[in-house]
Amino acid sequence: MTITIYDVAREAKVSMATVSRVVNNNPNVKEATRNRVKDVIKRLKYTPNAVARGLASKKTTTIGIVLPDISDLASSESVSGIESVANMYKYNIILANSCHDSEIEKEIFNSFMSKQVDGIIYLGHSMSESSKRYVEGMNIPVVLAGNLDMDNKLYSINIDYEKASYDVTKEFLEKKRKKISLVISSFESQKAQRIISGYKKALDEFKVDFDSKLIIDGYKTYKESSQVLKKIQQVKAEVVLTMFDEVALSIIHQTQDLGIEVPKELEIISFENTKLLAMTRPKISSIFHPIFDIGAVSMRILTKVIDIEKAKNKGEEYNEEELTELDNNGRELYLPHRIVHRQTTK
Amino acid sequence: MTITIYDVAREAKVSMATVSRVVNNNPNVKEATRNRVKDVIKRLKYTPNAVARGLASKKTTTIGIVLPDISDLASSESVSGIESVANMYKYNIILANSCHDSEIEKEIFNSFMSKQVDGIIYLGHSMSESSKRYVEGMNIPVVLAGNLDMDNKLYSINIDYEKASYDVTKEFLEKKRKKISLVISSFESQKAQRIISGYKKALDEFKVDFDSKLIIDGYKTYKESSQVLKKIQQVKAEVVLTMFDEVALSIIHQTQDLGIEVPKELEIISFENTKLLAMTRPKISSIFHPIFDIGAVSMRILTKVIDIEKAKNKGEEYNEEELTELDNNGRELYLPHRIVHRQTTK
DNA sequence: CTGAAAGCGCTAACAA
DNA sequence: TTGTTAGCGCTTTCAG
Repeated sequence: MTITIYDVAREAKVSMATVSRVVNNNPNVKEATRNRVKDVIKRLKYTPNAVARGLASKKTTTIGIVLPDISDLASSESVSGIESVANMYKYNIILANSCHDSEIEKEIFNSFMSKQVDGIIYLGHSMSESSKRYVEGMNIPVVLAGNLDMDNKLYSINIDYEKASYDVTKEFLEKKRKKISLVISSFESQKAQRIISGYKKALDEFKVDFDSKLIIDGYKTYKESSQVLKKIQQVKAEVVLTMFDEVALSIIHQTQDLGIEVPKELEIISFENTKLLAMTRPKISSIFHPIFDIGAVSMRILTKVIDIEKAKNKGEEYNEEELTELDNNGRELYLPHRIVHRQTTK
Repeated sequence: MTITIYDVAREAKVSMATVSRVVNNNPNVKEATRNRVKDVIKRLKYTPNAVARGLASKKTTTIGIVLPDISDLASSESVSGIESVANMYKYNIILANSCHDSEIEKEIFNSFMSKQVDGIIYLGHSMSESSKRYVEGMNIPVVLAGNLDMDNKLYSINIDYEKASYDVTKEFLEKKRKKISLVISSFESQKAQRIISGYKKALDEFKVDFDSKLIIDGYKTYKESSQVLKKIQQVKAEVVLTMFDEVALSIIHQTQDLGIEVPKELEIISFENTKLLAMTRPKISSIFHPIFDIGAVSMRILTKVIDIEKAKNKGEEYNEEELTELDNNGRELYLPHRIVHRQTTK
């Protein structure tokens, strides 16, 4: 019924070991033999069974992606980046939504382990402590994409949120804006923390007192944000820096409803940079950074980590140099960002 | 190092067969034994190896999703739906972007076959002829989500595009609009064909001549659409029906730039119904239909088809009745739609 | 350069 | 109700 390596071996009059070598591009096969085998493979339309291969070799060429919600625009752009390099390296991707639930997250990790994925990319918010311990116990390479590990034990790919936040805050301070509001989603998330930290740094530098009322927490989606502008007005902000594009968009719509002029009366700039930004009127200014690339680079790094771990386990020598592009104990990689003024900033 | 079924068997003083039975909830195990085994499993933190299981049982509890582009809003919403029911049924999801390329598509199918997925969900445009033959040769259950099979051999989940198009066209004709334009993406795609067909049907009914100039082809994304309004103006359309939300949004922005009043001078209604529609000003009218559910239902149907095929292969009797919700030779399922007027139609 | 053979961890008859 | 055993299809030493 199904063609196996054994059928190919028989037809090509070689052992299955040789067929295996041909399939895996092992150089120790005579050219003539190789061609003979290849012909048979083509004739029989043989496709190696990846499951059997995974069982025998303990490598599945599959990586797992955990993320809160695939239908989130930023997430799916990152996944697209992951997919594109996964494809180059012949890896498959298995995807699971954690729905922001750390119990589900744990189940996902379990399922990934049972499926014997070669590595995991964790997208989205910061991982819960329990999930982290769980993952560390699994001995599977993990890369965080677009989120940080406080303890700096896991690899992570991001932009330098602190620097970005510092840069943008500084720029507004230089333009004599004093009331700069930050609309973020989760106070405890590492990402938000770094953004606040960069913001404070700039404030310090300009000897402006930090006012915690300017930090508006708890807004992430368009829907949730229908009342943010009120809060912004309450604190009399001149500039608002949003962590998420949908929030920025919502604020803009609210200004339109209330007849507030943007950017004249209120300037808005977003941190997230999804393709949504290009689809609004006015066009929203942003901290430009490549969400797609964060995914792509994460996947590239992951393949390296997988290779290194494999070498380690075999006791082979391996090239730590491979990962020299990573900073901060060799765990973090920052992609470049820049401030892009569109129509919501002066 | 890794805990196997054998370790559990030894510790629990049973055979691995019994452990296997416990793990698979086979009822033929004495309660006492079952508990003993379960205790050992917990104590040893045993997790079954899904790869080995897949090899032995030829069931991987993994399904593959092929789609043109995961970062497309509609796609990711459908994937979200698939994921949510896949999760309920304990299936994992492998994802791959076809990038609209039928060569890549073929590679993906190959890779899915090699990974021994239990089924495939095909998202997006209609499958190329060659891909279809390929898939049919693979003997893996396939469900189309949000796209159609001309030959009606593959299962597919959609809304009734023809009816929806008919409904909306009719409604405008009743309101005495004559010039109704259709902005679609691909002339040959089944979906576009059905939309056109419903449109024509309504026209016929109202004895309005079909004018092919009113069908504007080749627009799908926001970016691509920056010149559509010109075309719409050239044909002097009063109403424009778009296949994709991004196009509708682009048209609206263009009307704003040109000072054309919507819906007074031009009415716009979109077919796609992504969450983008809720994030615009004015809010775009649409053929409301549940993209998420199309994914969810596809997955549900797929599990049934998988079960039926399995039963067939075993020569067991099976319940075709399971699929009675499907129409049209038992292959198609239509989800309900309705017309929702927001702010871009009168 | 090639082959033989021992698994990888599990399921599924078949026996008992 | 439980155990024995033969694979699933492939990789990977180890010999030769």
